[in-house]
Amino acid sequence: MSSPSPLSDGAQRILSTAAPMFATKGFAGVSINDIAAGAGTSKANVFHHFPNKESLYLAAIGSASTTFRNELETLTDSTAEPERLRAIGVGHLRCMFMDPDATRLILREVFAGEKGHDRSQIAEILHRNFALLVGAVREGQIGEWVDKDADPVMVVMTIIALNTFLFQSWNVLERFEEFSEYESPQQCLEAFYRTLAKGMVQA
Amino acid sequence: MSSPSPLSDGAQRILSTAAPMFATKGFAGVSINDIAAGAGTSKANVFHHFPNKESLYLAAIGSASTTFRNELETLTDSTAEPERLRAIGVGHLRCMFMDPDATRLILREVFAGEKGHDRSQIAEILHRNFALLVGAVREGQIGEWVDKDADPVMVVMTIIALNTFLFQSWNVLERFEEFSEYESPQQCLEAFYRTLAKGMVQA
DNA sequence: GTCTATACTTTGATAGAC
DNA sequence: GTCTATCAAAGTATAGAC
Repeated sequence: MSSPSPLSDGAQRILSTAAPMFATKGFAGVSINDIAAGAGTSKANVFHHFPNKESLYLAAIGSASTTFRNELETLTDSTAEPERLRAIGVGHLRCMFMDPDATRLILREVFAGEKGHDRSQIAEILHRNFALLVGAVREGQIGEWVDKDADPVMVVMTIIALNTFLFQSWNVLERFEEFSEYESPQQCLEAFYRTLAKGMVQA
Repeated sequence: MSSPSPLSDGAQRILSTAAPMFATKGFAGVSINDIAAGAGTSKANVFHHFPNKESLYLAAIGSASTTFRNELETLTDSTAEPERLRAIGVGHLRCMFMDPDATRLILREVFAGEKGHDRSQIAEILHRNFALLVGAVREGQIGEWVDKDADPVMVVMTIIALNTFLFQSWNVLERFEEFSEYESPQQCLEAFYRTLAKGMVQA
């Protein structure tokens, strides 16, 4: 979307080093020094490949976006089956954990970010993924594995909200006694879909 | 929990200034200079009241925790009613938006934070709130406004996950065409509970 | 409790040799 | 493409007067 230039070898190594750092410590939390040291090069060389710190950060965001989208797209075409809603939710969570740094970088920006810029750009990227899932759920209503009266938008929102929450908060949830029976966020998600299938609200 | 000293007047003003700054820009994103300027005082005075930057940050976290907990406790005692589950969810979201900076500070730490410290402390605080809601939902199963077969833990997790997601991501969601009909996260949440009541999965 | 002044460190960024 | 050397600015923190 931004730069058609395929990025040189050294630049790619710097970017790969910077991305997880930005993901965990944020823009202001990482110095060019840290990045250069991590990449085994010098500050000056970082500035040779990227005009300034912010453009390096944006490059990391962009890279994370395409990574995540590519992973998610493998999810759309799988065959129809019962329990398909559960499969979509589980697949989406798998995508998040497949490249945690990419996911963290995106979520960091969604949260409101320490940077004010480009809110619309990130909204556009996320919306493509969102629309993709909404389409799948709409098919589900035709295929009759999603309730006809349910709002597909709300269903997808629930899936993403839950996965995001599990991704972000599992390190806290796993300390709760109520979650001691679950070994992973994935196991916990399965328990969620069991309860969802039974219905939460008394009919 | 930390300091029994009631905090002097100037210290309180510094803390009140620092909290929203940390909430939006993170630990590394805010300088003592910014805080001093915002509080209308000098850098040196900040260091007079707090031994270093980190202890000021911790004080902000602690303050945010008690603020949020106090707000949430007003939610527990309300009378039984039908649609009580929805009322709890809506009330919880209201708590989050009542003091957004406090909420943001907590969520920032949950996320994994830029600081490695005190994960257990924040887990303990959050667990009190979590257990509070689980108890309420258990009562709901006796009162028959929650399905007898539903796992109360999963129900509460869903409530919190959705509210957290709405709080964090509304600034992005509101740009999606699918959400144009909702004026606020609260309105959107109502739509969620309508779909939840109907059931999402085809029986 | 609050200030001015200052010490010391780290940061983002540049210049120029190789 | 990569390095060393360097700069100006901003950062955390301290000393000492009021």
